[in-house]
Amino acid sequence: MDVETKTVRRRAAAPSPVDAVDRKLLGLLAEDATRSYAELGLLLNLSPPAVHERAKRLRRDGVIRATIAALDGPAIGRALTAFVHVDTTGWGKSGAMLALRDLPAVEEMHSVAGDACMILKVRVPDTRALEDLLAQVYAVPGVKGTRSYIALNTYLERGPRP
Amino acid sequence: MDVETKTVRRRAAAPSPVDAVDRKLLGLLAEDATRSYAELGLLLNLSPPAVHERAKRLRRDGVIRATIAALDGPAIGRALTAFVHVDTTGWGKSGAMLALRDLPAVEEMHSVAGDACMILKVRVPDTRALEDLLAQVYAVPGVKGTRSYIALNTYLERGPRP
DNA sequence: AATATTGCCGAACGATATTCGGCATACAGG
DNA sequence: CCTGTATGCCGAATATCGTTCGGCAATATT
Repeated sequence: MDVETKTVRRRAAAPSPVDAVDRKLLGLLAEDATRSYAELGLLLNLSPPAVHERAKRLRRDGVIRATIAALDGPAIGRALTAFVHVDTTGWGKSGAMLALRDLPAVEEMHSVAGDACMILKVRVPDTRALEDLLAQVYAVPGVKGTRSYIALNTYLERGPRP
Repeated sequence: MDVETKTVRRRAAAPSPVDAVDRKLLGLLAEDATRSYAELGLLLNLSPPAVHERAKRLRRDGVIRATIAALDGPAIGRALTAFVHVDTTGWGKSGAMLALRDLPAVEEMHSVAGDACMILKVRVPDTRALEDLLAQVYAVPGVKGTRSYIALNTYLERGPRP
């Protein structure tokens, strides 16, 4: 019974460790997730089903969070990227603050250690729209100030690589 | 001749405008790029080949920059996300600065208007690794200071949505 | 030493991607 | 207003890929 319980627990809860082949696969998929398992197999010296099995496990274990289309900001009417540092009285993480996540212009929200409380990464059509967004940030109770850093140019923008 | 030249130029160079159906498609793909054209067709009231044609055009025109696997930072050994503001003497955009893009820990690099010159978004295993990375930033000629904002928690992290 | 587990592969099957011809609609030019 | 061109859509067909499965080998566990 103990053994069985242990086995059940181990099988259900413990994700497999990520090995070197996994890392290479993850690197390839982080770069381009449209590659076929045949192509990936050639690059990893594995057969397509073997790659498929690994990818399946990496998705199941949450190492691959999602497969998404990365869009071009300007092409979809969001040419202005900015980082907004939000200072709040007290802790800052409130329902109203978290509700800002529902705004399409807000792409990232991090609580930080430092001389700000929250950092938002936002993407809007223009400075007018940034101002409108800031108005919504100021409407959150407890917000006492913001500092905006408008990206003039972007030299790199990608997600994590292993 | 004029007409022909105009036609050739229009066909080759002008990306099609992005219409409302395109925007909906982009939203679906930005959220989950593994959906089949059959599924997308149901959601958009189009046939699979019609969706396929639109997606192909959006990729060709660069509206969809790439299709990528979004990885979980902690799962690949990068549990610490930070934003590093880099102050430089003079303009800041130099070969050495841009070379920081080659570091796997550096995910974003933006030149900004404000009281910093460059903002880097970085992801590293731990504070020790952040320190090592900062050492490499300081090694860039012209860098006179940095301010790091360590993300304590991340409440939202995604790319652009139309 | 025996058994169980894990990972890989070839083959097969199911599902999807992609192409193509035809049709309808909209727009531009005469 | 008429004609021609361009564009987008669809059904059907074809090509390609994803996924499953049984078998095998290596490793780990008992």
